[in-house]
Amino acid sequence: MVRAPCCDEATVKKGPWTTEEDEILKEYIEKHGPGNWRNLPTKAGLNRCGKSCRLRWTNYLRPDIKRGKFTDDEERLIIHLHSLHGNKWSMIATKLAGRTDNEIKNYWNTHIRKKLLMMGIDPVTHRQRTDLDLPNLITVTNGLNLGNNITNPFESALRLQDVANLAKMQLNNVLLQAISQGPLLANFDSLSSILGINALQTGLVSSIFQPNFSNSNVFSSNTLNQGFDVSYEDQICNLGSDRNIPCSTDGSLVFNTSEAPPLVAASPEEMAQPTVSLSTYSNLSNLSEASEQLNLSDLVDENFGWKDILDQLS
DNA sequence: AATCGAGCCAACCGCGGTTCC
DNA sequence: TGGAACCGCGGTTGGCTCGAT
Repeated sequence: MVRAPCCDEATVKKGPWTTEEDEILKEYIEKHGPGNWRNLPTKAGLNRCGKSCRLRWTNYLRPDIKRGKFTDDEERLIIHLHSLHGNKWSMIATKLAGRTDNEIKNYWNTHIRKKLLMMGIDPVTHRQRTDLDLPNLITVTNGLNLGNNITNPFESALRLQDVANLAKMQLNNVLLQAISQGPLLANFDSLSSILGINALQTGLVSSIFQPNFSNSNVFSSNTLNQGFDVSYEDQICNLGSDRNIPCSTDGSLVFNTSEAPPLVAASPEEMAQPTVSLSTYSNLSNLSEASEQLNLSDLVDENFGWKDILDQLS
């Protein structure tokens, strides 16, 4: 069955609404209510499609619509709700008073999505990505190092230390992936002692190599966040990722080794982005080179120990 | 001053679900 | 009960703005 067009496309007006049209529509709805949207244009004296009238009213003219920039709280809420409901914009909009689904959708696509990508978080799965965009990170880092004027607001928002920390986390992922794929099992003890400076890494390595590792090994956020200024807590709790990992009332994050932060590939949608796959960095000389390019030794604190790890693995 | 490109967002399109007759 | 009409949603488009060159 072919659906009949909702209005005569040849004669009906399209495009931006004029203030006169807005006034007519507003006045009519305030007086009579929307009723049947299809009949509304005729009754109101508008040469518009009913669908267009409905959209104009719900997205712009409705009196309860809030205007202006999204607040940080609203942004956090959107991220949280998106992690729960996905692209169900109308559902998300019901939780944000005065915001329309269209407005939220636009804000997500133009702001939040990019922000998450720059943080190495997949905006579809809300998880840390493993297919790293190190070249982009290098660009950002170098730009900041050179004191260039960064015009991208998100780049400028990323302080130098943040970039270093993001790099650290991403290198962590690369290392752990390399470890899990390589013939390094025999060296696990020495690796573990090296990685021991970082409970997160130890926990992950333990999970990788010891499937039966006790679930009762619980790390507190204080331990977990050693070496990270940008904490997983921030990523998981504050950014609203929903992984069923409990955040205790005092704000500390608790998860056990069987629930170590999952390392996930980018979702298919994000794979379309020009990123570099993990395999690019699977051999250690490339990884070392990437690390050198990032000038991490100048950026990160000495306790991180990534250089030791690389030396040991080489 | 002109041109170009990126970012943004209002508006449109097409589809699926629901309601009505 | 089934088909037509209607509504609402999510994805996409197109035009405007603004900064860079």
